[in-house]
Amino acid sequence: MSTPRKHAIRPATLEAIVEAAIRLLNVNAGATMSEIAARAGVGRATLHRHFRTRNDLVRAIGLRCIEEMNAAVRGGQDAGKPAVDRLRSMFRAVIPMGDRYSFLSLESADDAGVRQGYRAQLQWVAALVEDLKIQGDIAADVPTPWAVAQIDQLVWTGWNGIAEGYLTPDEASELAVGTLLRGLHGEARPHA
Amino acid sequence: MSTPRKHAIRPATLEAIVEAAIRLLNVNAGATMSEIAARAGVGRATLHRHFRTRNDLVRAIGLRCIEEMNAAVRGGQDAGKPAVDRLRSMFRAVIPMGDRYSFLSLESADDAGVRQGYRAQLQWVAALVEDLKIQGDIAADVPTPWAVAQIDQLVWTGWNGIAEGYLTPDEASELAVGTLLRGLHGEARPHA
DNA sequence: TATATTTGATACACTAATGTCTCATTCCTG
DNA sequence: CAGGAATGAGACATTAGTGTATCAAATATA
Repeated sequence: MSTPRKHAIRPATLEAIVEAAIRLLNVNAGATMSEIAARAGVGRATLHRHFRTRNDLVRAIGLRCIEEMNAAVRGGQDAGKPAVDRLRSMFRAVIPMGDRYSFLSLESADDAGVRQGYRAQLQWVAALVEDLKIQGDIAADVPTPWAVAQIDQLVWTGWNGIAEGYLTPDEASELAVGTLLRGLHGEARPHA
Repeated sequence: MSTPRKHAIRPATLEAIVEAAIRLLNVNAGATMSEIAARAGVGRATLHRHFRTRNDLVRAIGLRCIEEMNAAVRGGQDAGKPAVDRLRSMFRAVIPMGDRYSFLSLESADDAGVRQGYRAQLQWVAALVEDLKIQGDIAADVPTPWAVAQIDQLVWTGWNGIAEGYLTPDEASELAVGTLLRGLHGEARPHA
């Protein structure tokens, strides 16, 4: 649908377009086809050749990011490990890529496919939260949507800390886990 | 600057425009002058009469929201009370109005005045965080920007919980305080 | 009620962005 | 190295939004 019939695409061209689009759309959700083309070092006509409309492009990028995020999250997961470890490795995988995903919750949310993919992600997190509750890492009376939202936000906060230079990726992940489960008060360490 | 000379404005008209703009811009940062006018029940020409350009309007709305937020935050504050109480009353004041402020961190951030006002807010929160550290409510080794970001996010998460119907304003504030200081693990309650 | 002034509606010029098309050039592939 | 295909550059029509101007109607104020 988004890929016209006649023209094939050169891998390098596609890669350049996708990367440029991800970078730009995350910074400026209203980025222009001209801007994206320029950033990709590609003619504007080439964009339209492979993504007929701007919406097609945004949708394709959104789906790609979801997929990427999916792979990152599920990649380092060992179902046998305790829920806390799974939480930690999820943070480790996703936080450093925060600048590629932040736009998922913004503009592209008006596309059905992307929205569905994003919801699937949130449900995956919700399942993790349930496991954390079973293990006693999260109190049973905490609303699951609250915990999910909190985790979602911590990813962004973590990436932001890295981007601003006051955290390393490892520190960010540790801080995220600690903040989620134990808060910012220092002394209570149920898992120490 | 943003208020042309010749025409005065009727209070009701101004109020309608401001409210419509706040509502729309928070939902869709790219809302159109026509959309805002329609929502305000006002002619598009009237918008341009009092806010020469769209940027003027967005800036005015941004500044107004900052001011509103300022008033809400500082209103219920008693400098004599402990830092935790000040944190709580801040949440109580700001969370229910989350849907009016969310756009401050988005589009209007490209205006110098709004950006400055927003930074001032964050610095106010930073000062509160320092107090919380002194009182031992937040561990001294937690980076202040991390705590500030966390508080900022909790406002949004709290409002979201209210909007989605699984929290009352009071529950949201309590949950925010608890999550910030003690995390989601149930048993460790340093302040209980 | 009479007057002044804001407002609404409409028309207009202008701009920026989208999407289509063509053609010369460049790049792969055989 | 030749043929075929993708690309870059540019022209073009179209659309949507902005900002200006005008004038009749509604509204406030005296």
